[in-house]
Amino acid sequence: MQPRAVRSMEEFAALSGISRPTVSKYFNDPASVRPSTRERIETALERYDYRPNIYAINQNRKLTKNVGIVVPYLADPFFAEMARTVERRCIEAGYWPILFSSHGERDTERNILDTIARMKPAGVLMAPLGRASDRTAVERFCREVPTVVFDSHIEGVGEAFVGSDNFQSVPLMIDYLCATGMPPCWLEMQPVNPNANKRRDAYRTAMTARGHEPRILRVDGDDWDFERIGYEGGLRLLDAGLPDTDTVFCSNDRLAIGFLSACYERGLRVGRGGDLRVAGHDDHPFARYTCPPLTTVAQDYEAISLHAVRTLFSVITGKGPQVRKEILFGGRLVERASA
Amino acid sequence: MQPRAVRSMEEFAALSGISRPTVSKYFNDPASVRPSTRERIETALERYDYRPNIYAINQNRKLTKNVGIVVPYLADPFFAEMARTVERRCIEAGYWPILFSSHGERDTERNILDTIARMKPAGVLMAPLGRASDRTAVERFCREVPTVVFDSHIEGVGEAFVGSDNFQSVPLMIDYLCATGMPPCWLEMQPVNPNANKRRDAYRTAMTARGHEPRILRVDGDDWDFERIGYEGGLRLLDAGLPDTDTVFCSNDRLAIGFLSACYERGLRVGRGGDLRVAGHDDHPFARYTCPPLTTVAQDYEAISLHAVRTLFSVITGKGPQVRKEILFGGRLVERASA
DNA sequence: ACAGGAAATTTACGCGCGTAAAGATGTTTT
DNA sequence: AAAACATCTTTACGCGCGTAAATTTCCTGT
Repeated sequence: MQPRAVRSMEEFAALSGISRPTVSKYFNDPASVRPSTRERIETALERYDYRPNIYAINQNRKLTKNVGIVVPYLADPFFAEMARTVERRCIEAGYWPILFSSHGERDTERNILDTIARMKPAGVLMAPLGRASDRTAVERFCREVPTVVFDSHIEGVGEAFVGSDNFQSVPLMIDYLCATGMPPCWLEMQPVNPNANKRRDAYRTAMTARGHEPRILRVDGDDWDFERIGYEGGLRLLDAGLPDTDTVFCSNDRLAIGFLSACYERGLRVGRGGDLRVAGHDDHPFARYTCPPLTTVAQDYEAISLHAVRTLFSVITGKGPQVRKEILFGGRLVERASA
Repeated sequence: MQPRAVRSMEEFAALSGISRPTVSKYFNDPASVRPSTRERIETALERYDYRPNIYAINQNRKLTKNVGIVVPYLADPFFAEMARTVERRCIEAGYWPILFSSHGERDTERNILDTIARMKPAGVLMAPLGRASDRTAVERFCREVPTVVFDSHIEGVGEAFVGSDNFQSVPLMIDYLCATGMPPCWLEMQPVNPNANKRRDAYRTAMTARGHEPRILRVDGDDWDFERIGYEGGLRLLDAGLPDTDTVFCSNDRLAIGFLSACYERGLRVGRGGDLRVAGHDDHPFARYTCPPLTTVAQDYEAISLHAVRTLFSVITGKGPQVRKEILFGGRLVERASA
């Protein structure tokens, strides 16, 4: 026989023999009431299973405990992993994460920001679409809501940016590839975000600095179906013939996965000692299971998510950076069979 | 010069020259007010950019326009795709979808249901963890909130179940494999949900009915890192030697992707005319980019998501099924190079 | 032009909780 | 023991909106 549901704090306070304001105080911070009082409340809590109404709570706060999490494309396991990690950290910190995916669409991202703004969130962790983002809308949003931007940089926007140092990771791979074989050409798609541009620039600079001719191959496609872009573009490239190198450095792992598929279809053996070598960037969750397993530069997921969350919380609690900060993490070479 | 922010419906009503109850009526259904009134409100809306406070709105509804979406593991692109499709349909229907991932964890799923219940949602679309689900908690939840269960069945729970017909899809693949080569053995992991069990049973039944000896191979692993399970288990199996067949039917595509990686590592050529054939199940978004591309049975994502959403809305609006319904969709054979 | 119904306005209450102020208890200090 | 402080109770208001009831204004058809 379950005790009947308790519908309000008033009712619950009466049942537990404590005044409502004190109960309210307890729910905002259990440690703020006397231990004996706390115990009485928690005993009653077990008996009656009452929870404060979230809408009533948030209506009377200028700021809620909500934290918005926005990623550009959730069907990309990289962002799914990111979201998962970040979500957990928020919950541990006593916040209420709410996850959104822009699905690669400008309008969707804009609507999400609109929606989040209405929720009076304590803060937001946002990985923007990049090129497709409505810069004005994002800027306006970031002026209203404390936002930490990650993965894809938008100049001057948000309280801080946390991401990868492409100018470290790309040369890292180039050095490896040059040391173990021919200098790589660069395979990219139409850049969806600044990372793509930075990586290409890093490639060009590093190659030039090492006395090699940079060779940049561009394949078509401007949506988030990277594998397909790499596959279809890869077929065309292979049929037209690569420039004079047997090594292809793809601007990201998903593109590389598609390209590997194209290589397979054309009967090319990929890997050291094979017909050509292929490398990627990011250490995508599935990169270790491609055939051959993909040599790549691992982004430091853990560090990025940890610092993004920490920075946001320090901003929220007021201890945060008054001046905008940019935190970059280096990559780690992951040597597998593909290059 | 932006006009100052409007903070309440009271204020907005005054600015637009309409009474507050009428404005309230408008926001609940713009078509419920006279066209001339509607126009005046919308003109004012453009000038002042007012939006009703979501917390105040929901506090005064017994039921909100929120729709909870729960998936067991968002880092699986299958569920990410599912979530995306379902999300869009909810928005189009004027609802407010809120996405949750159980991350493969029993406690997380339970907490999510708890959270959702507090939000007074109009309904919920839920793909349960399966074996790891707290059946009692899910049952209790479904008694309180109209829920359509999809992908993974829980007997008797929810207003309806929408999923795949494993007893159609598995024999479909078996017939194809038998017609083009040797009868397949069955590669499975420890079942995380009923689908896995049904597929194995379907395999056994169909093989027996066709006069073939069913051969079931089980690999270790009880988390959601299916690729790793398929890879590591696959290595062990290959080293121990497969039973007398060259054809492996994997219980899902992610497992198959891992197994393909194991085959590659052992130097086995996969595909028709190769050392062995590998088939999967689901038509995972990345299945077409494996090497070789994976022959599989496609789940009808579109049909499942469409029917799940439709069923939920018909239940919400009261036109729905009073008796619990189970809707199953057949699979479609996707013939690629791996088998 | 007038009746009759549709739609808008006015007025009022309630939702469940945050929060402030004043006073009453309880606990610790010297 | 009394003083000094921490904590609780009582009382009361406000948040922004849904919604009901009674009244007034508007639109339509004759």
